[in-house]
Amino acid sequence: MAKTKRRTSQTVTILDVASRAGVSPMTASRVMNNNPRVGEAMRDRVLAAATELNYRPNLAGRSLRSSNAARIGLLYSNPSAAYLNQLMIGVLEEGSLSGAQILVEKCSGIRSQRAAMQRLLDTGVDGVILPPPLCDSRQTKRELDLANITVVAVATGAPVAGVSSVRIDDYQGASAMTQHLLDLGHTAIALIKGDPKHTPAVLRAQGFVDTMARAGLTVPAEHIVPGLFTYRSGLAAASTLLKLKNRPTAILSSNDDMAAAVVAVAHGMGLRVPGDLSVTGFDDTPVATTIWPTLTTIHQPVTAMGRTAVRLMLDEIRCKRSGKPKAGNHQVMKYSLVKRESSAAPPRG
Amino acid sequence: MAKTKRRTSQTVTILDVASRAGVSPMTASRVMNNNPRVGEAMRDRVLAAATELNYRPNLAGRSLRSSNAARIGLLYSNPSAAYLNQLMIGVLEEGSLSGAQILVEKCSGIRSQRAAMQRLLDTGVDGVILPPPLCDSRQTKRELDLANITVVAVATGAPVAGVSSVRIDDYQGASAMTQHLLDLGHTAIALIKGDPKHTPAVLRAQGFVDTMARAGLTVPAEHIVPGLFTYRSGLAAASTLLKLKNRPTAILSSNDDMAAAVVAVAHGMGLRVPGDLSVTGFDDTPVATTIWPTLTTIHQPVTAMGRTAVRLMLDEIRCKRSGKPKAGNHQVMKYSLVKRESSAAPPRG
DNA sequence: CTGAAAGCGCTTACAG
DNA sequence: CTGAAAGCGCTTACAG
Repeated sequence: MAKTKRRTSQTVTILDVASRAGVSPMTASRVMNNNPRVGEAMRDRVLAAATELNYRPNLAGRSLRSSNAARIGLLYSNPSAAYLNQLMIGVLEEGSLSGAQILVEKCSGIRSQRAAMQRLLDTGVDGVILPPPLCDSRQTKRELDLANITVVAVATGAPVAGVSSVRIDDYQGASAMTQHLLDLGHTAIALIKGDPKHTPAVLRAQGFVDTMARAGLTVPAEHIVPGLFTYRSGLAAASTLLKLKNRPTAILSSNDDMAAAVVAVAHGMGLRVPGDLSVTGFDDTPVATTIWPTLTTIHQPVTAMGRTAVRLMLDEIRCKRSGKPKAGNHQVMKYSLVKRESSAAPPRG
Repeated sequence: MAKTKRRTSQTVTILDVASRAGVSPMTASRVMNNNPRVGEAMRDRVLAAATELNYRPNLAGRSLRSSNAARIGLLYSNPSAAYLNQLMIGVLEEGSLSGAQILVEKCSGIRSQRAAMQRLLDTGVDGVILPPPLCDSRQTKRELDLANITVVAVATGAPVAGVSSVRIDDYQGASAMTQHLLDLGHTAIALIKGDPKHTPAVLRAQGFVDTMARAGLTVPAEHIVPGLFTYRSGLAAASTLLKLKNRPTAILSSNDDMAAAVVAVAHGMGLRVPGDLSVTGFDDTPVATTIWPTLTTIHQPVTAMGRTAVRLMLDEIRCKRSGKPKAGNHQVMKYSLVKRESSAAPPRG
């Protein structure tokens, strides 16, 4: 049993770290903030000291001094609750770390959107983070621009030059998943598309189509069916596909919710997953590990993307305040293909 | 369209309030903190000035000076990702509002639990929030006690006198849901129990049993089946129940994940939900609104519970610091029964 | 690339 | 009951 160290509590400050490392507090501060203008040797020494002392920056001190005290709105419309929750955690965590205040507003129709936006403006937000599908609404962006509010788009498939964004490469992700199924030996692979109004849906579909073509396979038209990213639309799409005479041996769904629906329909028809049918998702939301079999899917680092969105926002607000407006910064995060139980080799026969 | 107010933002400090009221900053501070040792006249003057200027105390400044700057750990083991996400949002929100720092640690086995706890202790946390099932682990509580760390239990079914807790009334919730099904006309209602190691699971089962008894109905033994709160266990339980000769017309699941599994199995057997079978969940996690039909369930205000847990924690830490330890405070939050698509009158026949 | 000084907004501890 | 001084932990702005 590890022995319990005596509590040191609030005692370890950046001064302690600095003196232990034999540098000035400023240098220690710079290291803690990843300021690139610090020599390697010093950086290492400070980092070591911080680790040994188990230093945690006091957020109050930090945010009091740096006028990071920005207000950031998160405006969302109708995304999946699970996706939004993950995003919000990242946004809130980074907000608290950087001393930024986060204001969350929901809107549904266009009327309610205006009201929500107004509430945000009245609070004096400096910027607004826009998750999908709002990130692709020209109208929303225009209104925010008019009010001189900085915008960061999350998971847009169509990044705009002047507006910072954080996203994954949806095209590559879909391509990787298609290749995974090809590698398993599948040739009859079907696609359930996502809501065509969401730009990432289009990229995912394209990634699939191109990868199949590159493998020299022709996808019959009836193997590509529409979907809306909802479970219910997945139910309909799966019924259509699984009733086909030339039934696919694998279905690539454009998100997890629809993949979960495919599994349900397959089971309903007495098909085993993955024995008779491989099913894959996209996003790696909680449902992917909730259902059985668990879903092979593309992990999208949603929480990390939330954190990054806040950081991008803070950068831009800082620039704007100091009078040097910045062209948008576009971060592409890494996705990963997570192999779980729902994909396997096609049935023999 | 409402016009956009000009930002006033962070500019109003307690010095502004003080000078406007013609008093020292100290007096203004005392008024803002409800210090009773301030004359009426002064108090009113300060309050008026604060209102006119729309003064909002800067939390960073406050918590930097007063060592309210608490550190709160959130230690979790293997809960549903969706549940934990919701809880974390509440914890993070309240943490940022009150200037408390939140540290999240995950553990799985007993070994990793020790390591996670040690990390928390090393950081000097003042308290640890324990969601289920850790909230019921005597062992965990004992170790935390030894280190003199304050504990707040979330969603425990067995609150302990000295330890603050926030929860809903699981017994009443299950009872209300049972009554809902009775009111719809069901008499053959089955129960899928939750993990017996989780105390709320026991209360939910009891609420069901007692309510059925009160309605004068005898539940056959085979209508009460075990579950583990996981989707997979729900799959098994549903198969068992739906193959019964005396098949129930409604199944009350002890959480949403298992209810989702019941729906999947029912559909697999060609049963319509709710036409042939009513299914209800518990917790109102995102899956309840993801699947089709959407689930009638008991809404547990998980995010609000996270917020409350932080507030309780802060109260206790403050008391402890000022030398007057406080007996545990037990908050029971309101649940609500959300009627959606998965429950209806039993089939005629 | 590094550091000495000053100060963010508030409240503690002391003095009247 | 009220106030002048000092300082919480950190980083900005300036100087080298």
